[in-house]
This record gives sequence, structure tokens and C-alpha cells, in this order.
Amino acid sequence: MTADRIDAGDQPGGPPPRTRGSVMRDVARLAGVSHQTVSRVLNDHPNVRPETRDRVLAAMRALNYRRNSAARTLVTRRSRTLGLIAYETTLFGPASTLYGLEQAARAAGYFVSVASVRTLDRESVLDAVDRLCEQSVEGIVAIAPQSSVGTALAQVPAGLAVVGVGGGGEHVPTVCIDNSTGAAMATRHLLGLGHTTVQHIAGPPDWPEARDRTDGWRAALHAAGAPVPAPRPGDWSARAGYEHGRLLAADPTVTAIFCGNDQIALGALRALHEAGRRVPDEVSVVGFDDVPESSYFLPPLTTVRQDFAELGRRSLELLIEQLESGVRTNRRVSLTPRFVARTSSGPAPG
Amino acid sequence: MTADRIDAGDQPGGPPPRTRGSVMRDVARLAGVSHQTVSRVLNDHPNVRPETRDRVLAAMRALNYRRNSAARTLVTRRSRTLGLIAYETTLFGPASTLYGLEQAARAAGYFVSVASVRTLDRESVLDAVDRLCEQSVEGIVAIAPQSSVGTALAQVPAGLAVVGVGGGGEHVPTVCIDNSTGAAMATRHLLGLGHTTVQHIAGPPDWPEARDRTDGWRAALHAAGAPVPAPRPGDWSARAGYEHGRLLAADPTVTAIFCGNDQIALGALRALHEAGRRVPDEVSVVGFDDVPESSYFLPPLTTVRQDFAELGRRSLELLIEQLESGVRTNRRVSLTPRFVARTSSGPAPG
DNA sequence: TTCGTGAGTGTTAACGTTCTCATGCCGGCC
DNA sequence: GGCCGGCATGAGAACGTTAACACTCACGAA
Repeated sequence: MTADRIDAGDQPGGPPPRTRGSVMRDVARLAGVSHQTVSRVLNDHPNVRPETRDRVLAAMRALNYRRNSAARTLVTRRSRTLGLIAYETTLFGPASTLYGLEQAARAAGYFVSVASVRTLDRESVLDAVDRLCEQSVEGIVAIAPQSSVGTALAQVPAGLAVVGVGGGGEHVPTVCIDNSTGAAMATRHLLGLGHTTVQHIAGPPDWPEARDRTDGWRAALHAAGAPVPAPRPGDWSARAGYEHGRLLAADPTVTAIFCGNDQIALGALRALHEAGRRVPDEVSVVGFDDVPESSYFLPPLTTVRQDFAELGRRSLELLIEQLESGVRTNRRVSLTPRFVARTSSGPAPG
Repeated sequence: MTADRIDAGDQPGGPPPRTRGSVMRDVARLAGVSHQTVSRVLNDHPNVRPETRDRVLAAMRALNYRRNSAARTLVTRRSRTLGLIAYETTLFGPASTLYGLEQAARAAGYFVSVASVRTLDRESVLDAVDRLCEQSVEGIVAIAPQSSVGTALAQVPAGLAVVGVGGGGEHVPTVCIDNSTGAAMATRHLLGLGHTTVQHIAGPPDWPEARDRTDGWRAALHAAGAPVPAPRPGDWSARAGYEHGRLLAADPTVTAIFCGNDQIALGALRALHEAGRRVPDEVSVVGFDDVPESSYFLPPLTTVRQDFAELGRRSLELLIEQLESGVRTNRRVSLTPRFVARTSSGPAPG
């Protein structure tokens, strides 16, 4: 009598036909071994006779067996899942980081579960953390680079690894681009072309990335003894670049503009164009990010390239490091960006 | 004697301190009830005395209890997790869809696990499906709009809901933008402005979305009795738009170009600019997607807007519908896009 | 021979939930 | 007064896996 498991799904019209796949015991029975041996084969334990292993593998194929990760997680207390707190993932940078991270995680044998947040206030971040905890993730990566997030993350349950990408905070290990250096590169490039100073249309001041870029710009001006105009903060959008760009275009002394990102630069380019100020002959513009389109802007944009894929990879590295050592480090990995000269910047006029 | 559970993590230097959170039994003990009652409170069963419920809730708070979803999944056979097969998520469209989907999933009480694929060949799609199955997801959404994917998806294990977003295939329920209609709108707009015909720089022919747009463009030309030039396929990049744009710019009879997406349009704009052909005075250009930057192109781009967030929401809807009915439908939801007129298109010259 | 050893395998007990059933209690009805 | 039915709760068995341990051989050393 082998009718102990009637696979449902045959009685027509029954509400949920939900088929039950085969489990270890089925495989074991078919292969004529114990379920434990099946488990051993599955986990590459050494002490299994090759012949037995083959029989088991054949049975697994025959039954189209897949291991149940819930049971596995339950007993091993390892979910092999990473949580990702994502913010503004429609932007190129975060989207690329997410992609890089997922690729790296897959390579390391981890799954990735995403929790998007609409805003970065403490509450919604903690809520996202909560949702991820409920899934018993082993670690959390936060692509949510705002100062407030750092402190929120600092209090995730102990025993859970955390990494911030981008800005991060003092209390959490972080991987980021060296925004300050990147901004300094851009600024020095412009100063080197003979511009007496460089204007700056900045990103939102509550993003550490924006702040670091502003700092780098200021430091470079300072080091060169150039005057430091007030930075012009906005959001990361082309719209902000356009608005500020209009004001700057109206000022004939302005000859160089460093923008917080490429979208802002796009807006600035349009404003300059509308005002009849030629780029780069009259005004030079430099962006930040090197989005794929930036080499097709009018004119092609000089910018600072971030390697987002690498960012994803490194943050995973940091996470796994914590996972394996069991210690929450406070390490801060910084990636140096690369300056990319195109045609939107040129010698100072006159 | 209550030393039956020594929480590890105190002996200094021990390799993995991995703290064990509290479980139902702990809560039960503290509240002076059975674990079953705790479960009832957790799942909002009606038959619990309010007083008892409060005691349990207090205990949960005191112990900072969170339910273990692995155990829950194991016994209920419901993971409350959706798998997402993502392709090219650094592009604006897919990234936005992903975001919309995650938001919708969260609202419906589902988690989202992502599997990116680098290429869309059958093997890597099936591999992604496999990884998701291993996590026992309840359904799979594929933002992977290429013909080949449809057939690959058709053979995911029965009892698993599947939805394709974008192109999809015959064998899988699909949510997509009505690309054909959108393209026709754009084409009719240009014809209405007096252009005798409309050139088309298309997306990759193996993307159904690209094909549908090309079809819509062709149909509109046909309906108007306009000549139908050969479409010019490329990838989705600004580079492709630029290359084709250069060729088109050299042809003085060309006065209107419909581009497969906004990036292509950006490249085309640059090519026209370099060739000294003014937009829209001499040549009109229309894109597709309405990426946030497109209103800051030079000139601001006339385009067709897709509501990606809605796309995400609807695909979730379709998935849940299958999940609850237990039947794999073959429904095809089509969202009508919106035409957005800006300044890159104008009356035909002469 | 006798025992230890180690490779190959099986048995049993977790893991933390939810589900099914059993129990005690209270009020109302015949 | 005994019986029934609903409420509030508890006891125990799943779920499918891995970990810990026990067992059986075959083989070689004492």
C-alpha cells in the first residue's frame, strides 16, 4: 500500500490545486536509502559511496526534487538571504548599485530581498528593517544614503550585519565613493583651465554624498586660493539644475559650473543654451556620475565616473566579512572615482 | 531554576555570537499562557479574551519578539514571497517597474526577492526561475520582456503563478503598455503637423516592446497613406540614436523622426545638432518613455509617457488573482500610454 | 583472535510555527 | 438536574530539513 500521499490537484474545481512537490523522503524511498543520505548528497558530504550518490541524484532528477529552503532555514538558522533597503531606485546610481549587489550576492550564494522606502524618515527605515528581520535576513544593506538613516540602522537587532552604501553614518560600516576627491578633481580641472572660480549646483544637503561633494569642491577652491561662492543646493533633478542654471546664466562673470550630478548638469546646460551662453566657449559645465547618456548631452558632458557595480560588490564583501567574523566592524571602504573629460569644459574665455 | 536556555554571546572571543531571539514559547511562558494562545493573538483569531490578548502583547513587546517566518512558511506552505526576474534594471523603465511592484507587493503583504539576469537566453532565465523556486516563492514576475522569455516561463513548475511584464509571450499572462497605440499616437501627431512621412529609429527587434512600437508606427503611416521607410533597429542606447541620427541628418528629405525611446531620441538630437539641422524647425523628433530628464533635453522632448508604477501594480494584481483562484489565467492587461507634446516636434518645414 | 578505526549509513531529535483535536467552563434549555 | 453548545484555552502532531549520535561492516594492528 503506497497510498499514503495523495497528490491533490486532480479533483477538478477544487479551490486551490497547490501541488506539493516531492520531498527528501520521497527521494530517499525511490533511491532506497534514508533521508539523511539524501541530505548528505545534497550538502556534498564526503562519506557517501559514489554509487549511492548517483542513485540519489537520479532519484532527485526523476522526482524533480527541490530542497525546501524554509525547513533548511529553520534548522540551520541561516536564511542565506540578504535584505536590501532601497531608496530612489529609479535613479541611475541606486539602480546600478542594486544590480551590482544582487550579482555579487548571487555569486556568493545569497538571495536578495528588497524593501523599498518612499521616504528616509526614521520611521519608514525602521519599518523596512522590521520587514526584513521578519524574513530573517542575515544582513542588511542600505542603499539609503542620508544622515538620519545611519542612526536608525545603528539600532537594528544585534547579531545582524549591516552595511550602508553611499553616505552611511558614523555608527555603521559603510562603502562609498570618495565624493570629496571626485569633486576636487572636477574643480581642479576647471581651475586648471584658467577659470578664476567655480560655481556649484549641489545636491540635497541632507545627503552625505551631496555634502561630501560640496566639501571637496570647497576644499579645492580653497587650496587654489580661489574665491568660494555660495553653493546652490537643490534636489538631484534636472529641474533644479535648470532653475539655478538660469540664475547663473544671467551673471556674465560665471564661467565654470560644477554640478552635483549629471541630471543637474543637463538642466544647467539647457538653461545656458536658452540664455544664449555657449558651452564650453563661454561657460564650462562638469557633472558627476557619468550616466550612460551623458556622452550624448549637448555638448557631451565632462563628468566624474562612479563605479556602481563595484560599489555593490564591495558592500557585499563588507557584509560577508561581518557575517563570518560575527563582529560588527566599523570599517569604511572608499572607492576613488574617475574623472572623465569630454567637451562641456574648456579654457576660460578671454 | 530557569537556566534551561543559556543565551550564548557572552563568552568573549567565541567565534559566532549569533544571538537567538525569543520565540513563541518564551512569550507564552512570560504571559502565562500556552504557545498556541500566542499564535492565536499573532494571527488575530477571534476567540481570545481581551485581557489575555493584552498580556500576550505585553510579553511580546517585553521580549522584542518577532515571528519566525521560516517556521511559518514550513507549516503553512505559504512563503508570502514573490520572485522578480529583472533584466536591465539600471534602465529607467525596468527600475521604475521594479519599484512600483515592490510598493504594491508590500501593500498586499508580500515580500519581494530579486533575481537579476545578465542576459535573456533561455538558460539564464531558467536558472533565475530555479533560484526563486528554491526560495519557495509563490509567484514570479518577469520584467524581462523578450520573446524567448515567454516560452521559458511557460514551463515553470505548475502551481506557481507567473506574470510577464512588458513583452511577455503567448503562454503567460502579461501586463504591458499598449506600445502599438503609443507609437501610433506619436506618428499621427507628426503626420498631423504636415510631415509627409516619419522615420523610425527602433529598439532591438527581439524585444516585443520594440516590435510593437514599430508596428504601431507602420500602421499609422499606412493608415494615412504615407510612405513607409525602413525602420532602423539598434539597441536602446543614445549611441544607437546618434549613429542612425547622423545618417538621417545627412538626408535633407528627412523632417520627422520617431525614436524607440528617449535615450535614442537624445542621441538623435545630438546628431541633428552636430549636422546643423535645427529641431524642431527643420526636423521634428519624438521619443518614448518620458524619462524625467526628457523635458530638459535640447529642445524639450515630445514623447509618450508610460506609467511604470501602474505597470508594477497591475502585474501584482494579476499575480494575486492567479494565486487566489489557483488557476493560471492567460489574461493580457494593456495600459494606454499618454502622449506628451513638448517642443522637439513642430510643423513640417516649407 | 580481539579490538580499534573509519567509512558508509540509518535513527532520532531538534528547529518554531500552525493545525487539529481535546478539554474545561459557563449559561441556558428541556 | 442533566445535557448541549459556544467560548477560551491547552496538548500534541505535523511541516521538511539538518545535526548528533548510533550502528554495521571491512580492515589492519596488537
